[in-house]
Amino acid sequence: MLQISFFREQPERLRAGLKKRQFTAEQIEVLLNKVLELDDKRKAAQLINDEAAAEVNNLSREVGVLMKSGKKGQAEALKPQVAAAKERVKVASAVMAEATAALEEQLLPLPNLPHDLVVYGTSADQNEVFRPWEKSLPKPPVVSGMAPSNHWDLGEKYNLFDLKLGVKLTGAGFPVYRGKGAKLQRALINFFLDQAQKAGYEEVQPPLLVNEASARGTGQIPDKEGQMYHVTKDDLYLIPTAEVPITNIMRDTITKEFDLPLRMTGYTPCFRREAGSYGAHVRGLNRVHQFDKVEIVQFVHPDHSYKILMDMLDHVCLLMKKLELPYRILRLCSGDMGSAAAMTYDFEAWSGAQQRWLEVSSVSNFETFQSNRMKARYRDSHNKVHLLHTLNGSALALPRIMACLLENNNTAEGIHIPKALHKYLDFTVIN
RNA sequence: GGUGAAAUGGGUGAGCGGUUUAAACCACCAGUUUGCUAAACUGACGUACGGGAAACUGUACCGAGGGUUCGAAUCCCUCUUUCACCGCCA
Repeated sequence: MLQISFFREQPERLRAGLKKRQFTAEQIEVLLNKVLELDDKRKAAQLINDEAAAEVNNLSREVGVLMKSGKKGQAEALKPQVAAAKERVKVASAVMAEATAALEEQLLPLPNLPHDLVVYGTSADQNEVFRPWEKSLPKPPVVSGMAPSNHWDLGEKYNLFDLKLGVKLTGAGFPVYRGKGAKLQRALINFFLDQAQKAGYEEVQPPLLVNEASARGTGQIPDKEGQMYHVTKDDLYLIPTAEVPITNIMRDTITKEFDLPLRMTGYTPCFRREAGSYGAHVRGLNRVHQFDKVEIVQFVHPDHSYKILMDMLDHVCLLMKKLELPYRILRLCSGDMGSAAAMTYDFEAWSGAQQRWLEVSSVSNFETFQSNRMKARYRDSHNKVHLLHTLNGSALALPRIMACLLENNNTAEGIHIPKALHKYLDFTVIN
């Protein structure tokens, strides 16, 4: 959620940011006026409320003193005054609550303001290539006498995962990994967690279901509510990413500046309804309802968040290099970026058989958007409390990594496993 | 799931209708003293939203939400959570 202080103190920044988010100039002015008006209304009501409440307190104290000294008549005489003041409190506090609610209604749906470096855009086509892949890309594997092998063919051939079986057990988009496929998944998870630990992240195992407050804290509600599986009987949500429970660890807490940055990593399955997405690009493991991911999360001082964003990028680069996958990095344009983010870099790995880039990681700086919702704060050396910045990134999401590994390393003798994973497996080739 | 007890500031913990303006201790922070460390002493020490140039100050918050009362941390109701015991269970 955007801070109200932005509206008062940085209207130009707000205008520029919302413009990038496809707001018209008129919409922005209406919004700005509305927010300031509601904020003024709230403040005016609070002034009346506080004053009247102070009177109630003072008179009540007086009544107490009079009662004690036996002047019951005088005490009784004060009561109508108290009642009148209470009535004023009632009216003012109702106005206050109304204005506060209306203000939240205005602010809650607003997206974060994109960073200055984020270019304007309305679709994924306008994302910038931040770092291209400069070497040659793997061609579709041509194994003599065989058609080019997509990962879904390879998965079936080597019994690595079974989509049809998943349909029987659950439904479309719930793959069953088997044999070497299951082992490869486990190896990747361990590899990612070990790398994150080496980079200074504390490993956590969060719950896979979260309450509404947590979903709201990171911005899934109200923005992406339809994206989550909702367990209505207990009013809980299956997490779409470990970002949700891990980031909410810091909800309603005040950290010491000295302890920043906090780095946490966690492996979890992720559940996404992916409502309305069907078609050629979602075949195989390209898009599924349940997948595994290792997430990295940082809570940082606002002055360092963009430097740390680059550190997180470097971390993901290292993973891609160790997995020997061709990749490129995009900086998302304002239209493709999630509404909570101020800046997002996507990593795409090259799929040799599909001959296209697949998104395998998304690394974002949310600045104070999430921390403002969550009240995640730090105390500086002068004992002042400030919102901290939150960042997170996939490091990495497994299914598309698996797809690229299978497709790119497929040869006549089988699929070669990159060296980095050897110590996690009891095989080096899938054949 | 059943029964009982509890929930107070960063922590421990007193208060159970009106000088509580939430005691005290610990921790943290600043200062003094001191070869160093430690200790001792002094002071400051919650959050949110207002007012004020500032010093300062108002209101709200004692798990959450209602209620009683001139006045609620304190009494009543509902809910949540935690602990203990029982039941069930990987």
